[in-house]
Amino acid sequence: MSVRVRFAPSPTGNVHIGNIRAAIFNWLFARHNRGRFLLRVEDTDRERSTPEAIRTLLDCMEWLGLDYDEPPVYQSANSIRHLEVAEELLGRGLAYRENKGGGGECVVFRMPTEGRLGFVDLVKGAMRKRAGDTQDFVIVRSNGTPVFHLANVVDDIDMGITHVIRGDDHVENTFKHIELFKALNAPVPHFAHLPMIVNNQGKPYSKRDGAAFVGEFREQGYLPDTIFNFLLLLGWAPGDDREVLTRDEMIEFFALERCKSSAARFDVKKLLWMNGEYIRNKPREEYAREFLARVTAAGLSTEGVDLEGIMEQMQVRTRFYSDIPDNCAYFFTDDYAFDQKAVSKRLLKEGIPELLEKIAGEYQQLDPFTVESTHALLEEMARRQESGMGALVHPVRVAVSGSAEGPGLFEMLVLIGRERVCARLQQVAQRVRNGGFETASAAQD
RNA sequence: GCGCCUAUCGUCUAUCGGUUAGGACCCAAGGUUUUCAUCCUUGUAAGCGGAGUUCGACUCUCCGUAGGCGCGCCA
Repeated sequence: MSVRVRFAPSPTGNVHIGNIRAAIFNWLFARHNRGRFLLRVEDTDRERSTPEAIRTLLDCMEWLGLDYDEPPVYQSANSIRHLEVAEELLGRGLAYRENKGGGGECVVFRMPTEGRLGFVDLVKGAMRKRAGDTQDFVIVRSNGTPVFHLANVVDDIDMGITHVIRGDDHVENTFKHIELFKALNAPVPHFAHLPMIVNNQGKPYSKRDGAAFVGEFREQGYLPDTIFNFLLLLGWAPGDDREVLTRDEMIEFFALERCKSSAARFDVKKLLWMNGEYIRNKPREEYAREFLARVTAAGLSTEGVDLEGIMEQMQVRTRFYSDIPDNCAYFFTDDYAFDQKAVSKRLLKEGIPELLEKIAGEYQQLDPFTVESTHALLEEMARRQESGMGALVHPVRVAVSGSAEGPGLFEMLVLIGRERVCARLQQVAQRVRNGGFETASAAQD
């Protein structure tokens, strides 16, 4: 029988990482087994299940590449069917009506009281429990609406689900659900329960611990590949030392048997590293697409610059695409920001204006203006004035880029271009002399 | 309280009775007297405690301990 799995979230407007991880594992399991991955929107809570919430859910799935093989099933559309099943159960004496506390009659499903309940969880192994430890439970509310357990099981039956892969918090429900499957003479699917994602204190990871929703990571600039890969590694490992995997590798090696059954901590440091890893390893064309989009969106003109050269320098230094405009605006505009700390440390010193002007003068004459020649010139200068290279390199860097960080200085100079470099050196020299940087910092304080 | 589950470096993990317990993140040092980043090299760091089974247990069993989950007319 071919594999059919489903992701069954209730749309609330946010998609929690623990939740989407269940989707990822389901998706991988389906793809690995050449089965079908289905989406069922459990939208029976009409208050929270707004069209926007559903849209958000669908967006997240698309962003992560979690494509489903059949049109989404909306649980709210099946209420009548759920109720019919409840009637059937009632008729066969497997459920009964009860009136607890005056709210009218609800329908309660009868759990066995004798013997043992149990199932083999594909990740946790044998699960056992005495019958009687699990109480009868409500399947239809006194207001006539079906309860989760009923709806969930009936829909799984109707959708032909063969494997239920979900969060650890559903383990106890499984004992109930299995009895429901049996009562309805339906084949009992296999179950697999995924460990929880926890925070530094070992508590369930929530909004309080930082970004907890897929949308938040997306906004912060994380790549879908990063999130997908990272979440997969929380509770699963291929068995060898690989960690950064392609989607195809994940599909090929995924196995529920390799899932851990203990909770995993969410380590943002590693996530950050992984994002940089993915960006660095992107083909240049793809990086270029993102780079260009961000730069132009920031209102920067790329006219007349060596884009390819700049990107070569920047790709290895990019942790988030969203950082790009701030990190390299100075390549595109003369109106770049100055890092106050760098300015104080490197420019607000005795003799700096003179030094910058001198270098500007020399660079103006230099022919050709290359990485080698600009480098050699400063080396020569350093030798003559018997100072270290640092005394020249740092002020120049801060003057032309406003920052203490960035590509190698001489690569940077060539990319900015001789004219701009010289003009900037002159301008900054003037501004330092006029106290322009000091007032700027004073104004900020 | 009752039930179920879990337990390897700080973190994510490998190991499926015999290993110098491996890798990755983080941190530290070096390559690197122009920064940042990358890259490379090296280093620090682990089997929760106690019994038992066994020639031999991280691995199997039991008892503790700690943590998680569940015990809704929520999903």
